[in-house]
Amino acid sequence: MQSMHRWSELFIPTLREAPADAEVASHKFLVRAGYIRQLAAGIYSYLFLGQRSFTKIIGIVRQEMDKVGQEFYLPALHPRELWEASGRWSVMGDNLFRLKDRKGTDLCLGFTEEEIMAEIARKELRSYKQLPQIWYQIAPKFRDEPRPPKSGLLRVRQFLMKDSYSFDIDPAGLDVSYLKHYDAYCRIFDRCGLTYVVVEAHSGAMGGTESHEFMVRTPAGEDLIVSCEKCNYAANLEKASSRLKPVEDLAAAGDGKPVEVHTPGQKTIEDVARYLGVSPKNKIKTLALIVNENDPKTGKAKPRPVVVLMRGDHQLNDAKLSTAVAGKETRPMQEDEIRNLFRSPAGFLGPIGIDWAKDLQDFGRPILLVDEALRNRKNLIAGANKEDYHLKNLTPGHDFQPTAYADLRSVTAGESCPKCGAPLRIDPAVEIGHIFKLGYKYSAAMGARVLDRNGKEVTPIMGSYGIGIERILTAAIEQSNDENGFWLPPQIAPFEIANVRDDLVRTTAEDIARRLSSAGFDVLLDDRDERPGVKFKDADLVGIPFRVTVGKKVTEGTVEIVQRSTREIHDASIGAVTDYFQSLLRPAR
RNA sequence: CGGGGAGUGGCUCAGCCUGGUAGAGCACCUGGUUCGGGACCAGGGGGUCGGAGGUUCAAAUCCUCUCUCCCCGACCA
Repeated sequence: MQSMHRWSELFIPTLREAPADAEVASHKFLVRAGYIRQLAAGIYSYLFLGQRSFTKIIGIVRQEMDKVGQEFYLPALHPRELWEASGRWSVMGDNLFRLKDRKGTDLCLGFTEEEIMAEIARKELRSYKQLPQIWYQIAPKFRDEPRPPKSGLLRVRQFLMKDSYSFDIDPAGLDVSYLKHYDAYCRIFDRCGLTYVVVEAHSGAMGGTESHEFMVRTPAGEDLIVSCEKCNYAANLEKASSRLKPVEDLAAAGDGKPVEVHTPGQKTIEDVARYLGVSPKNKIKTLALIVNENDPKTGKAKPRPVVVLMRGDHQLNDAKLSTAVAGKETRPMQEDEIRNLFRSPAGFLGPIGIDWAKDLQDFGRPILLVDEALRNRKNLIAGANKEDYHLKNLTPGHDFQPTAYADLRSVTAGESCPKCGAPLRIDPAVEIGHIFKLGYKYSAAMGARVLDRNGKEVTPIMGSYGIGIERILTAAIEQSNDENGFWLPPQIAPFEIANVRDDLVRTTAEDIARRLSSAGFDVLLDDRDERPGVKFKDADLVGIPFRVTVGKKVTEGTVEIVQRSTREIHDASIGAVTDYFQSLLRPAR
């Protein structure tokens, strides 16, 4: 793509002011620098500079992916049948963009492409000799998620994704394909100049086992990642665990049997703990939820109450809860539902006095999930399911029987690393890549089968792997900006060098730009008839990492080379400019 | 889905409360001066005030409905 472009002939609509609705740096600067324009909520047009940067990012992704897989290009328009086969037509709900053709046939826009890839595998793959396969594409994805689009390109409804899918004969093969992706992703993000963290991730509602996310720490991020100050432990908050300091249990009161205490008007954990003079750590937090299950008899969705017990000072983690109930959808109970089902006012809920053995009205049998942090605890305090009363002396396993113990709580900053015990930190981050051991879900659903070496029919095992193309650019901007604009790593910048020319020395600037471009650099020559101040401001704004200023010093045979990130100025003789960039940007290997 | 905010020229916004000929800065066009950090002077073009309906002699302004965009929440019982 090396070439010299003249700014005066290009469409680079820079703005002095950011749009009023932009909040994060990358959004403001992408618009101000003329990279993108909004078309509708979460839908953006990519203009010349933006598209040029994406082309470079995609080039890097493609180069590295070609080392491990084969590039396809799949349709964005999918027939309903394929999504019915995997069950995702209904599971995805409104997240899918759906449409009908003129005959009334249902279609949806590609969300990811497991179904399509698995369908190809079903039709074409016959033998273990054809495995492993890794197929990838770089194509638009469409999502209409409940969380509305925001933050410019960080969360949108149409975006570019590199998605790949692996097919292996057995889990050991999947491990290899997974590792290949892990390594390829590291190379891609390294080459894109990003500082990133690889974290263990929640494997999601779709089953599957191992999963890692590639995250870039930034306050603009919507995910929270937990990482150890000392060792290499890092995980998404949805998955992270920690070591807890032991808690001293209360001494049994009276004969040790559950006993009611009067707690008039004390509804919150804090209130009750203060009122009784104990720590919230000795109190049980009782949460009532509803999970929608399918009744095997009727085939209809049947709601089932789920009661969750946590240590009083702990927070329920939705993702962990979702795993604990096998990925089914949950929602908090309404106050009147609590009153109805448990005969208890909200605020005085507890595990005692609920009949765990039978259906509650139209709902199924209740489930009692207890967080691991309550295992082996004793003499705890919980609501008595009675207005203004709590119970003391409650010991899990003795006074009530959990349906199951599970890890349900969110880690908080400062807790101890599960590997080494050092303090954990929590940071917001943007997810730029995700790799996933899918298992057999899609290959089985689509009916893919191959013969193994014994002539036996087996279902190939799949992995799926995604990279958000736009997020690479936004993460890079979030990492490198100041009040005047941003600077990109040269590998993904629309141009590597901006050449600002003074009108008096027009020919010198043209000459330098021409020499740089024929040496293989992407050069943007600012030949506009503008005052120097305007050109400098624009050069600072638009993300180009280096600037050559041809000005007064030309009389001494010198030009300025400015590094945008540091503002460092280096005077170079006119003849040495090309060599300078050669050694800086194209060092011999 | 719930709550809040906002739609006035390409951009940022004022005007609305208290109805009476639609404004500013930036951007754009012409001419001139200027030229190393978003110049200055003079002249000029550009707006169905998101849309529909209503009240009124008269609506950007008041009322009703609607569309769009932004933010927060989807939780601690």
